[in-house]
Amino acid sequence: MGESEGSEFPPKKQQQSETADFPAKKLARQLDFTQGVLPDHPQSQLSPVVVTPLSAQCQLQPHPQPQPQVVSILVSPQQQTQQQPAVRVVKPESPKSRPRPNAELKDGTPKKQKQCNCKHSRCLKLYCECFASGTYCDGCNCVNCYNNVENEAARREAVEATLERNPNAFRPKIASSPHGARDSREETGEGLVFVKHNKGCHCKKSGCLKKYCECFQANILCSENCKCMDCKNFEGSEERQALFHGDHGNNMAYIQQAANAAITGAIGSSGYASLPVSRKRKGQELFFGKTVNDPSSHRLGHFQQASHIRHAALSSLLPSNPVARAGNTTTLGSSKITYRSLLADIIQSQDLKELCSVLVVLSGEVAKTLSECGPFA
DNA sequence: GAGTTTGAAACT
DNA sequence: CAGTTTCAAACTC
Repeated sequence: MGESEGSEFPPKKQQQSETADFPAKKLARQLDFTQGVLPDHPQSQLSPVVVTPLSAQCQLQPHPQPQPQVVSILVSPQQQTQQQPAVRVVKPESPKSRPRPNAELKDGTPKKQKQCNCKHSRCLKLYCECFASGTYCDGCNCVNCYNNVENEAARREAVEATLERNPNAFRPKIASSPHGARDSREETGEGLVFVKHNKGCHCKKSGCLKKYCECFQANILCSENCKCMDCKNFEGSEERQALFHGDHGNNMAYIQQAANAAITGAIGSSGYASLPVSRKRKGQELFFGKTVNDPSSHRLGHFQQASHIRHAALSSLLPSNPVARAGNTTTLGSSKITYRSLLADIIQSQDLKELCSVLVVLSGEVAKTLSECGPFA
C-alpha cells in the first residue's frame, strides 16, 4: 500500500527529537507524545507510574526484578475499577520473562536480565520483551529505544495505547490456576505448578514443540485456550516425551533434533495443516465421530485434551499409577511406547508425600500473598 | 553472523 | 472478526 511519507504520520511526534530516525511508517495508532492522558479518560490524572494499592513488596522495580516479577503499568481509573483493581502484574516465569540463551552462562545459569534487540518498535510495543514485561530497557541492544526513564512520557502513552487495545496486555500470559482448575502443569525444578496460557497459542508449524510457541516456551502444556494446529504439546505426546524423557533429557541438541523430527514427521505424514490435533486426539475425535475441519471439533479436541491433561497431570504425581499407563497406552494406539510419567524415575512415594505437604503450605502462602497484594484476577 | 522461519502483535 | 503486515525471537546454515 502506498506509504507516502508524512501523510499518515502525525506531526506531533516531532516533539521527540529522537524520532527523526524512526521509520516514518506504520504505527497507524501512533502515539501522541504531546499529551499526557488518554483522550478517552480526560479526567484521569495519571502519574508516570501509577501503582496500585499494593503492599510494600509489590512495588515497581524498573529493572531488574527478581522473579516473580512485579510490574506496574498505567491504567485509567476506569480500568482500575472495572477489572483490574490492582494493576500489579505478578509474572510467573512467563515465556518473555525467562532469560534467553544469550543471557545465560554456559551451564544454563541465568546471569543477567534479558536484553531485547528491537529496531523498529522503539521498544514501545509488545513486540519488545522488556516493554511487554513492564520493565525498562537496560543494557539492551535495541535501537532508538524509548522504553526508559528519559522517555517516560512516550512510554506512558504507549502503555495506555496498549492497554486500550488490550486491557490484559500486561497481565501474565501464563496464569496459574489457584481455584483448582489444573489445566496444565509447569515442571520446575522445585515442583509442579499448574498453569495454562491465558490466550492460548496459535501455532501452525512448530507443533508447539519449539520456543516459537509461547506455551512450550513457558514449559507448559497447550490447553483448551489454544488454537494451534498439529499440536504435540500435550501430556502423553510421544514427540513431547521424546524431548523431555530419557537419557537425553539434558541434551539440548537431542531435544531440538527430536523436535524437528517430530515436526517434520508430522507434517510429512499428515500434511501441513491437516489436523488441528495430534494423532492421539485424532483418535479421540474419531471416537467421538467429529470431523476434523469442524471448528467445534477443534475446540472439542482441546477440551478433551485439557481433560486428559488434568487427568494425566494428576496421574503423573503417581508414578506407578496403572490407570495412567493403561489410559495412555490405549490412546496411543499402535504406539510401542508405553507412557510413563516424566517424573516416574525421580519421585518416590515418600517424595510424593513431601511434595504434597509442600504444595499445601505453598498454596496457603500464595493465597496469603494474593490477599495482601489485592485481587487482579 | 547472516539469513530464514515462526507466531504474536499490530494493523486494515 | 478475518485477513494481512510488521516485528523480533527462535532457529538454521
